[in-house]
Amino acid sequence: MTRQTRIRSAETGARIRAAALRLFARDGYAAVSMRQIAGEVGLQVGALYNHVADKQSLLVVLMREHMEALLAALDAEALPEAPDAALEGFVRFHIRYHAARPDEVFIAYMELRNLGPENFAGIEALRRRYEDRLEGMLARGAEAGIFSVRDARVATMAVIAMLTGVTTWFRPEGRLSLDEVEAIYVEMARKAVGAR
Amino acid sequence: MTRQTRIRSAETGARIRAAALRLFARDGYAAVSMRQIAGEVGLQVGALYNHVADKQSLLVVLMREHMEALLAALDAEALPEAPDAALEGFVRFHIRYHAARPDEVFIAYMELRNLGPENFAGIEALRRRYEDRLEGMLARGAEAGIFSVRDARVATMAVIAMLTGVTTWFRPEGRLSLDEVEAIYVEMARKAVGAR
DNA sequence: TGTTGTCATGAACGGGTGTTCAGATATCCT
DNA sequence: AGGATATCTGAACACCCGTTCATGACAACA
Repeated sequence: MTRQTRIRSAETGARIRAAALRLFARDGYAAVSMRQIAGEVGLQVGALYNHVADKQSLLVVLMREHMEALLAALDAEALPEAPDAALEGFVRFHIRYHAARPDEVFIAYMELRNLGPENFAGIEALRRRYEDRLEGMLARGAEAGIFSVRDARVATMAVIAMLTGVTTWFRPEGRLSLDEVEAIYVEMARKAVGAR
Repeated sequence: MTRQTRIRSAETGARIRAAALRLFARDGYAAVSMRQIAGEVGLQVGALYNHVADKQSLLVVLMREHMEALLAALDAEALPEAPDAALEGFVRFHIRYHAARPDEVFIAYMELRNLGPENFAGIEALRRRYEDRLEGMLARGAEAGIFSVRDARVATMAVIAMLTGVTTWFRPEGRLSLDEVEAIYVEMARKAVGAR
């Protein structure tokens, strides 16, 4: 196995994943065929299997990559310690990150049922780790008397659902800029958790 | 066409729709075959086409039935005029109605992309009518100085996304009763729109 | 009792599915 | 130049898809 072919192989694999991501997001995992993906990359079907174990693992890889990149990006934000400032940072980060990656978000939320039980559990665990970051902020804020939440877990799910919903209607060329949307949601999220 | 056969036919059609609803919700529209649906009802495939034009119209009928029932149920609530009381009523209604119909909700939100353009537009129009009910409450409340929302449309989308999210985690046998969940969300929604 | 109309069967249609694999091809190292 | 290795092609495998239709069963009315 030579270095050059390794590189070329890695690039082909990336192009396959990129094509699959776009097609899965547009038509849904079940509706996309391996032949379609191969055609998009300019290959015959059989060649896909030099880079991917099977169709399902292609989906799993896309989901896992997304969730791990999401967690890494959140950590890279280095949000402030103060709960209210951390909440604002989280809201802005979540909206910005998700709005910039509609395909990944769509797949990660909609195609979970096409995963086998073990793959499902793995992705769910990553999602739970992400949710726990917000839950920690809300719990600390509540303890410090800065927030007023009856149930930190429920508040977490409510805020994340609210924020993720932005991806269903936001369009960059729309009436509001992303900055404006962020600002509106920061205000709503802060008020929802009773930030003073 | 005799009365008896009419009745039997209507019942068979209803059983087909019920089976399709359950299977679509569990496995996704694209992953469910007409043969599976027929098997669930105890028929051969061909017999389905005595009751349904084709697979897509089966999906459309399920979605349209759901959205129209949702609108009718909201109207039947006869919510108060006062914006804050109306909002509380809306929140409780939305959570209760959606939590009771997880399959319909799942399909109506996830399978939109399997609709042709004209069917899609029809379902979207129904959804918009539902959203407009809430938007009207928020706009009136803001005008009256009871709510504080920067953008009634965005606030509507945020509140609905927050509420609908409940269906992704709520379980009747879980830690919280539906009543408790409703109460938590009423409080969060009211605070989010700045209800005084 | 015979006629009419509804509904189900079972088979067929043309085509698409994910996956495998022998053989051809291209690339790199010696 | 020659051998090794990674990658691609093209065909095949066994199976499933949505939809149609001739045939037949059965129930209701005249």
